[in-house]
Amino acid sequence: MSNQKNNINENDLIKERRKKLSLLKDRGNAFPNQFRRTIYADELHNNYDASTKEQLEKKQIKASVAGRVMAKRVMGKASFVKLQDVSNQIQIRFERDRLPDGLYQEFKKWDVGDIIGVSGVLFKTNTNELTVLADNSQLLTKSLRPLPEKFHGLSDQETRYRQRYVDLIMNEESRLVFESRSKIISIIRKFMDSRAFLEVETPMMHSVPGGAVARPFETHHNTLDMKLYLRIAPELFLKRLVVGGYEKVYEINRNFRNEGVSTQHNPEFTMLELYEAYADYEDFMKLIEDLMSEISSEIFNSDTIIYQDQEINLKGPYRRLTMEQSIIEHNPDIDKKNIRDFEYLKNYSKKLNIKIENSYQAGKLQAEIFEKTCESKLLEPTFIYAYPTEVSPLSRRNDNDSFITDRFEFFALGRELANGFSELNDPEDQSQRFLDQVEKSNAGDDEAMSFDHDYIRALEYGLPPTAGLGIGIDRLVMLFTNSVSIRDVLLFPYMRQEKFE
RNA sequence: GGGGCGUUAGCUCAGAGGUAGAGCAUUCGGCUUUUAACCGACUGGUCGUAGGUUCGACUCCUACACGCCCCA
Repeated sequence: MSNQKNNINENDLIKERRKKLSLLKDRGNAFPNQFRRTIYADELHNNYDASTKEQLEKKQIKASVAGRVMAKRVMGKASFVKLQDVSNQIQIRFERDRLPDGLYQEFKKWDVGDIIGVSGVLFKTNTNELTVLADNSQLLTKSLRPLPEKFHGLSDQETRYRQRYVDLIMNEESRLVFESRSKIISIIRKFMDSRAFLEVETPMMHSVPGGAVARPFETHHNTLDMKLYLRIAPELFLKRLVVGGYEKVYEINRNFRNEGVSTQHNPEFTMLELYEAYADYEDFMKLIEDLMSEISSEIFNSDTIIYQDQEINLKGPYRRLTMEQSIIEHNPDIDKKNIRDFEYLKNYSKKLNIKIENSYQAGKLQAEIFEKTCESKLLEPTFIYAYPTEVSPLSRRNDNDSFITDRFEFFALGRELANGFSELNDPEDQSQRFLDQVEKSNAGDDEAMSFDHDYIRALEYGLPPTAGLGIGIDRLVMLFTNSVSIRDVLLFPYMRQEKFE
């Protein structure tokens, strides 16, 4: 957006409205808070849309409604107004001779965008639209800034993100997305609670960042004079709780990762993380299948959803492939026998223009090749499992093959939506993995994990065999709301600071 | 980080090396069943910012800011 548009200097439209507000203030309280509604627009439509003009005429049903003026059509001594409340819009009719003396003249000065309260009687217009015929009305909040144009509304992306309040006033689709988001989260809570998971909250500020491979945001505690990190994941704390005996826990909360911003990434994003003792990663693949169909049937009453013209069937079981199988499937020219050979993978990666760091070993190269050649092709819901140990520092090693772990990621639409694994509960193995991470860190990998001594101590008390899972809520909501950008499912997505002059 | 596109009135958008356009909104007038109400009159701009080229730049060039999309 231009600086000109950003400029909050007042234009004539605002000056005009400020003048009106000033007159209101001269006459008393310009922001009264005594008006009480009796009914919402939505209820009026549900209850009376089906009534005939004559029925309403006979019944003389009274209604008091409140909301924002979205349209104003003055026709001399009578007018129509579209009032919008949280539930819907309802039409109001003002007639000069029906209103208290002088009120109609007053009403004519009210603007689109103002918030008003209206009391009146229901009737149907000649075109059969349910309308409140006003007996009285009051301006409750004067709006100083003009709303976007009534027909095209607000379409500028930047303004929609920066001034979400205007977007929410103008765009019903936008309101519906955030209502769906709220509903999805509440379905998830219900789902978890019904399975006897305990919802917990763990620290957002960590002195040792951990639980994921990512760069953290740093902050500083003044009185303690110490460095703190915004959490990149709650994982290590949640597993401490499993050590403590809470065998099923979950948390829905924000994570912060100091990475790029894109249609798929926001610096802060919402994750569901859950842990269950005496379960393994296969149990959680099943849990995802159950959760996905639960959400889609609650919201769409169906197992299939449409995302950007693409039909997606969420009915499980989903396809399962090991990472190596997936690489082979999407790289027909790769030599299967050498799929764990470092030199071979290194050469193969070079052909794919993968940037190879010194710290990379065969497992990391596999993960890079997978990401580059497979991920975007996983459109149907798919589980990729058997992740290399090298890239899974918190996962339990596979019993028969120590190169890989009992870990999976869940993909749909070519995007990672969830990550789950059987947890590593051998404190000595975990300690060694932390040391490997520290080595990577020393070799220059700024995403590598730190050594978390207290976490090792917790494991030494004994973590029961446990499965863990993280689901990215924003991406999940994108899937169910047909949103292309993560910004469309975040009320206030990250934006560079706006300049005010 | 790299590339492409964009930024003109409050909003939605045209336009173009020779003094800036429309619709809606605003303001004023008319109109008692409208639906993007309608009819008439008026008003509104440092064309994102800063430099440069030019007799002349909103238009061409460069840099920067912000945004969108793609790639890493």
